[in-house]
Amino acid sequence: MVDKNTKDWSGCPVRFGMSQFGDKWSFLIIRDLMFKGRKHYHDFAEAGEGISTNVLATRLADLESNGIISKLRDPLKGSRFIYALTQKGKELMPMMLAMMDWAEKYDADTEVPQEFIKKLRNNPDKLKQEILGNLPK
Amino acid sequence: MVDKNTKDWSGCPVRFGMSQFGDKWSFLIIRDLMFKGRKHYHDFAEAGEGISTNVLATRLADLESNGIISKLRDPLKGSRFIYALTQKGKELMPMMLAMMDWAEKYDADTEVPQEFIKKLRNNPDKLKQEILGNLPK
DNA sequence: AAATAACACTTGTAAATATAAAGCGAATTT
DNA sequence: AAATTCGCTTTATATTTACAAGTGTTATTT
Repeated sequence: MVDKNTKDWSGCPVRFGMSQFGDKWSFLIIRDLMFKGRKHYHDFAEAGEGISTNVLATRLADLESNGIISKLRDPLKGSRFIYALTQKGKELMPMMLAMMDWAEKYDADTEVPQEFIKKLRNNPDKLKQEILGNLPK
Repeated sequence: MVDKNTKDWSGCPVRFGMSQFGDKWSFLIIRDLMFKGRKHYHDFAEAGEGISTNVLATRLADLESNGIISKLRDPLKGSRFIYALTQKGKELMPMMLAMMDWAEKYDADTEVPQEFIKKLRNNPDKLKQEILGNLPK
């Protein structure tokens, strides 16, 4: 017997996560929406990591069909759309913050502002609320 | 200005995470090591998700070279190896637990034992220590 | 000691996915 | 009305992954 707490899950939560957002580009899009204030197609396309446009289009469509992001016409400019995290998407924040905490510890080059890290380690819930407050809607 | 807490990171922690374990198979291997008591090559190969052997070999090598897992001869059977999480790997647990918490909420089919979920939401640190205590070494 | 089996890969080939660049239609700007 | 912006979509090529079979090393059996 391995671990009485976990046993052998058939409907595995990690596998579910992977099926919903389990690739590099999805993570980076979620990061852009959650922490960088990006919301337009070209924001993601030109974010520096160099996603190709067809991959971006399919990732946005997948995230939308999984209910993690929403897509609405931009009222300020009808030729473009505004992408935003849904409630389901916003609730990925604890996972993202945990990843960032880990990365800051193990990557000497990770440039997370010290103030951010301090908040993250002292009072993560407060930080989470602050970031949520800055998100659209 | 978008968010004074995040600004524009060049050494992005999410990107770092993706470079270290940022694909579906790496997540599933980490899950197997962290929660399922798996430690041998064939455990991963036959875990049910159907990873092909060459991909498994390269993922194990990558995770090892990134310092997330270790690889040692099995003293009980010299023809095989024991894979285990390093300290760096074990510290991915908060991220994994956060993902599982989210998945349990949004996937009706996710079969995480209720006892596990209750512990996770009431006292995650205690749960974490329990799981750590069950891990090798 | 030799043959067999178990184990962890490695290789070859086909299929799927990613990248890069160009093209397209609708909406806006000029 | 013409030109431009925007969000894709398509196409061609490159890379990655999947699947099947094979290889080398280490146990185990005979």
